[in-house]
Amino acid sequence: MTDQDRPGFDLDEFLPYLLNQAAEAASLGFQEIYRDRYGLTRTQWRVLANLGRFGAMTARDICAISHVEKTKVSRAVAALDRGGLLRRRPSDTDGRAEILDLTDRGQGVFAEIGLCARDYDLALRQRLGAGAAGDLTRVLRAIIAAR
Amino acid sequence: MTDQDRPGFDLDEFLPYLLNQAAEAASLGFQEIYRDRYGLTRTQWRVLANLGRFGAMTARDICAISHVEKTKVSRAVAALDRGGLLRRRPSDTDGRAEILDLTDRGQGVFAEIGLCARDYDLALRQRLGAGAAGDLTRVLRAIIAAR
DNA sequence: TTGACCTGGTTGCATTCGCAACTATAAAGG
DNA sequence: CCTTTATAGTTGCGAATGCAACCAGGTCAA
Repeated sequence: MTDQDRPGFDLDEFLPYLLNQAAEAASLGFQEIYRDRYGLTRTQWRVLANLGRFGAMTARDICAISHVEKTKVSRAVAALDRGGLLRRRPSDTDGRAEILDLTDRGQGVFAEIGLCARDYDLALRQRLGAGAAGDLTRVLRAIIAAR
Repeated sequence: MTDQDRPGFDLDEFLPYLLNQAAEAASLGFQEIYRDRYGLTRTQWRVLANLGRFGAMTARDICAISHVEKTKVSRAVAALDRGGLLRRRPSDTDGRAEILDLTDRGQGVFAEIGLCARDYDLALRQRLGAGAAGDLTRVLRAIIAAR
């Protein structure tokens, strides 16, 4: 492998590439918690986290908030339901929709993982420095909003 | 859905979550180029980009540089080979390893996608502002390095 | 009320992924 | 040499994904 310059664009400066690598790196350690300790997939954890954070809502709402495909959400909801972490209740204003909400057990799991998440996030922010972490948050939000 | 505060950690501030969403958002538009126009998967594009940027190397090197699982790289290499974008040549110093290098066609595809990538990246940086983009790059590198 | 269209959610199917097991070669130590 | 251990790369298999098709319930207008 030669590391001399080649013509063309520079991969190391390509933001989507850097973002993906950083996201992967940041998610890797944390994934072990929800996966190994609770048997959850990333999507399942996300659905759980959204319900835990924002309270009861429909699958459609979760899609809108988290920008996750509805079929992914659908299957994650089914899995969480099977696992007893979430309850589904028919909406009384829309016969198609279901109101999703965490069960007590779901709340418990969310609280436990949430504590780990807080620690994990804190450690990461400390490594980056408070200022950089704050700036990062702002820029990431801008990127997300621009989709 | 209620958006009142709930106890526990705040999902909106969780860096791995923000990073994943931002990475997804940033990759989405660009993905259409290598996927729809060239039939490449993300991993295939990454392998191609690394070979295009850094020149001939082994699959193992690509794994080390890009932090991608070796089985993913293996399959991407096989696909690129089938597509005639890449050549494999046995290493003369290690009977297990193969030296990978882009064919002329592979170079061409890399150059074409590279131009689009450059534009895409430039547009993204302009939206964020030059200063913010530079800081972002630095912080992302720090996160990636800390894995 | 009826018909045309829209929307929340699920399912089928082909593709991709992750992990473990495997093959073949290399390296190190006796 | 021969045995042991490590490494480059591939493959099998179950799980997760993406996309299109689908079902059932709304919406809106004539």
